[in-house]
Amino acid sequence: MNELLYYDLKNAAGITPGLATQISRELGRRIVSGMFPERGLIDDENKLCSRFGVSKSVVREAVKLLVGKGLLEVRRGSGTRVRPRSSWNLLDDDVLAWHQGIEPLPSFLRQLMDVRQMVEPNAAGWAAATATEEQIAEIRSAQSDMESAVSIQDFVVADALFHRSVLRAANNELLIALEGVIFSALLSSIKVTNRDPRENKRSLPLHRQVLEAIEARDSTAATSAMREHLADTYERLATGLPGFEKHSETDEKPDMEEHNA
Amino acid sequence: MNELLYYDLKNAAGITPGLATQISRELGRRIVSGMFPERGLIDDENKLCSRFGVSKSVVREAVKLLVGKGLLEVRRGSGTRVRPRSSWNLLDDDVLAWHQGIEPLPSFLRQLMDVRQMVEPNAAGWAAATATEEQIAEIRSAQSDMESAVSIQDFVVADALFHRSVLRAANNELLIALEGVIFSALLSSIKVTNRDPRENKRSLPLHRQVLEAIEARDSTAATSAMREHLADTYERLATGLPGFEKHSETDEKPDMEEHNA
DNA sequence: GACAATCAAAACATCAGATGTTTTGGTTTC
DNA sequence: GAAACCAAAACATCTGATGTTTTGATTGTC
Repeated sequence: MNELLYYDLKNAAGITPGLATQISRELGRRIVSGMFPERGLIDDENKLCSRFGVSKSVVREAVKLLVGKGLLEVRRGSGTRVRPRSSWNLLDDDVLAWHQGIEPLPSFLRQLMDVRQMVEPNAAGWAAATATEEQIAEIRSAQSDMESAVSIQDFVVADALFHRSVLRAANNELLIALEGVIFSALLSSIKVTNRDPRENKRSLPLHRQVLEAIEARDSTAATSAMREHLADTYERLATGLPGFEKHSETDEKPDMEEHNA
Repeated sequence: MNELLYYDLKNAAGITPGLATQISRELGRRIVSGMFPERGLIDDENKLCSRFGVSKSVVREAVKLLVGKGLLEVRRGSGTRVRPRSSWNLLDDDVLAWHQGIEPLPSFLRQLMDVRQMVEPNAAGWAAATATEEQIAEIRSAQSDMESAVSIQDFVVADALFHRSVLRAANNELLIALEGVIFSALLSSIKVTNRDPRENKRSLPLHRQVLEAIEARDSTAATSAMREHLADTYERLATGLPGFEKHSETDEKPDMEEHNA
């Protein structure tokens, strides 16, 4: 149940959500888990009211939240139906969080990793070029937390904060919206590869390299250090998770160069 | 008023939105345009009701839509306030659309272009590797529409559909959520550079190269063709729009290599 | 029997008003 | 001056009524 951890990473504030939010989460989890057939109708408002024991306004609000995330489509007179997965707003924080509730799908995790490999080396390069001293200090602090972490959970959290602080240091407002992809990929990955705490420590030198390159304001080095780190993660996933690798293309181990160079 | 064009590109269906959606758009436009001070309170529910002449349920729904996009924060007892721009969900389609209503900010357009340069070369490479024949046909069709377009608007629409079809052909569910960035950048760019129809035609050979590389299943060529195309666009924006270029770094023309190679 | 017009039921949209809960800030009290 | 208290403001939830749209069955005609 890493969903809670995901919310922790995003919110910071431990506020109690209203009824509508609670119910939209419950419904959202079920939809993401594939409990409803694509394009199938869900219960009508009255049924949902009695099922969850809340009033119509609350149900309507919950449904509207899911409409906003592309999971539902509501047509007056006809009913409310589940939209096909291709219409989901997969970058939405809640949608990503709800994916944490189910067994990680190898193909989805690969797509997450592909996006990370696309985004993070660039972000590291831009961070080296534009980060403020304050932002670099934040990266340094996260890196230090990784070094001193003892439990796996502490390590993952520090890892996530490291990558988030690099992303933020790139000083591109749009990039920040992609931090959920990183969290989601990290939390899913941990289930696959990092059951052994000693395995974690293997990535420490690579993180250190990224930090040092950014401190040295060396864009090129930061980019390739981050790329190397992610390639390592990618490789560990490929060996630990059947079905992770690309289905098409050559049979040999995929060469990262073809993605970015 | 490219906002409508943006919605055209996204929706396809010309459905009439409900009252709540209409009001959330009205409020959203005002917030994005900077009409409200950051962290300032907006009118309470009753005031909004009388101002827009709708019932409380509608206003509440509209506000909740904006909360979902990160533009508003509502605290019971206290009121509803505008969140700082750094909390906005800038990848949201509506938020991007509302940016079309205002004069394009050079720095924001540059961030959009940076993301395009990060995303699209990779997408083109993946498309060359994994696209189905059907997907390639879609790209070809969009390219052909660009060749035959006469009005500027037709050209921009075909251009947008070209890039969208490449993005989709990459067969990564998460990438699709980024098509709004491309649309937004394209529609803003056109205001800056492409007032002269003959200027448009300049990008045709570059699009053709991308298409040909994908048809030839040549990932590397597709990646660099797309990168070259975007570098050309970037350059035209830099000469046509004061304040577009990065503030930091060296004074010479930015070298794409540092971003992706 | 096929087709078209009609109608009724289902389901969402909107409105109106009542009541509960939380926050905020002023007031009182010691 | 600080802590306790209280009341107003503002959002949260519930309830029930009425309007609109969609869907599908009924019905009537040819």
